[in-house]
Amino acid sequence: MLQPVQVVCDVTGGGQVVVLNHCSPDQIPHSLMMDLNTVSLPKPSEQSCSTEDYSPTGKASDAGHSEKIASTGLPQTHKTSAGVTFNLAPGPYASQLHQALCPTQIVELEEEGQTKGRRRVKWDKSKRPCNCTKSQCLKLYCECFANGDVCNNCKCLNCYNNTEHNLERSQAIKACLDRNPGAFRPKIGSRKQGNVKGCHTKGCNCKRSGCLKNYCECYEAKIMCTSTCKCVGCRNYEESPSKKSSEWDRPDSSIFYPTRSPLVCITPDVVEATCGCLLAQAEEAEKEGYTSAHAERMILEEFGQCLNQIVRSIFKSSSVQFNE
DNA sequence: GAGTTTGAAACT
DNA sequence: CAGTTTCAAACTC
Repeated sequence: MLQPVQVVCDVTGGGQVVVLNHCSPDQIPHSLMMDLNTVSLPKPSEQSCSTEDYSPTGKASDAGHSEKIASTGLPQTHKTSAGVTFNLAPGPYASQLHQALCPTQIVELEEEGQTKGRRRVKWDKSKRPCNCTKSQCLKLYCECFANGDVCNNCKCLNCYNNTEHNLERSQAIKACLDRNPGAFRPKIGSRKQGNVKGCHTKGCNCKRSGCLKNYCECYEAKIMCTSTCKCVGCRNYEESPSKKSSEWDRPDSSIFYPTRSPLVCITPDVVEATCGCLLAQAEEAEKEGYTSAHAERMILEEFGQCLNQIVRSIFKSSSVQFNE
């Protein structure tokens, strides 16, 4: 049973804080709740706002709203029960609450025993100064901006990603969210259930690096490419001769890492074809007036044959003998 | 440190 | 949505 939790969120991205005291689970997406419950958030100050202060629209009322909560006296960082310090989550609008919080990263950082704070766009990099010259640090090219941070001690030129340019910054954030509502979500998703370290939510599109250089977001995140990737000439997979198993530090060798080759075989076309076969069986069973039990058996047998062909295809592509 | 390469983001 | 341009980081020398 999920217990009410406290959610701390910087709704403006400028260090202004709102605290949702003891939100009920139905106020937060389920996936977020699960992670939040594993994170020990600090108690809000006495001045913190209650849930009534939360603006679901996150637009017209935000200016005054933020002003109202600007002086909550809460620290800019928090320390979890595991001793991990993380910044208050970024996020331009209260309506993007679930995007603003980054509990997944926090949990994963705890698991890895890191103390670097919340995610960077580049997964394994600690916070570092940007060097932007043309973007005014108001586009996702800028790592600080992409992480929801304001620039601090950076070497950027003509920077607008700071508290002195809150208006421009807010507009830029809104523009990014308009283009892509998930722009500030983590790129490396959690896949703990599958006992897998993680996967790139969009996949990479590398063409020349073989996904074996830090240009590749998967490689840089120390994860292997999957069928989600659209890379060309990928060598970032388990059996790749170019990739030694010791290349990445792997604290737990029991963790299962996906290989790319088998997954690549299960393309949308294959899935569609499989579904087509199953549907055909169902239609035939219906046409013949078979019982539902008989129909189920037909469909399962068909599925078995499809699976057989897929497995054959996988073994064939990896030049491994397949014994029936 | 300058120049080149790379791929994501932004634009058309 | 595909092709092109822009951009900043990664990389090479």
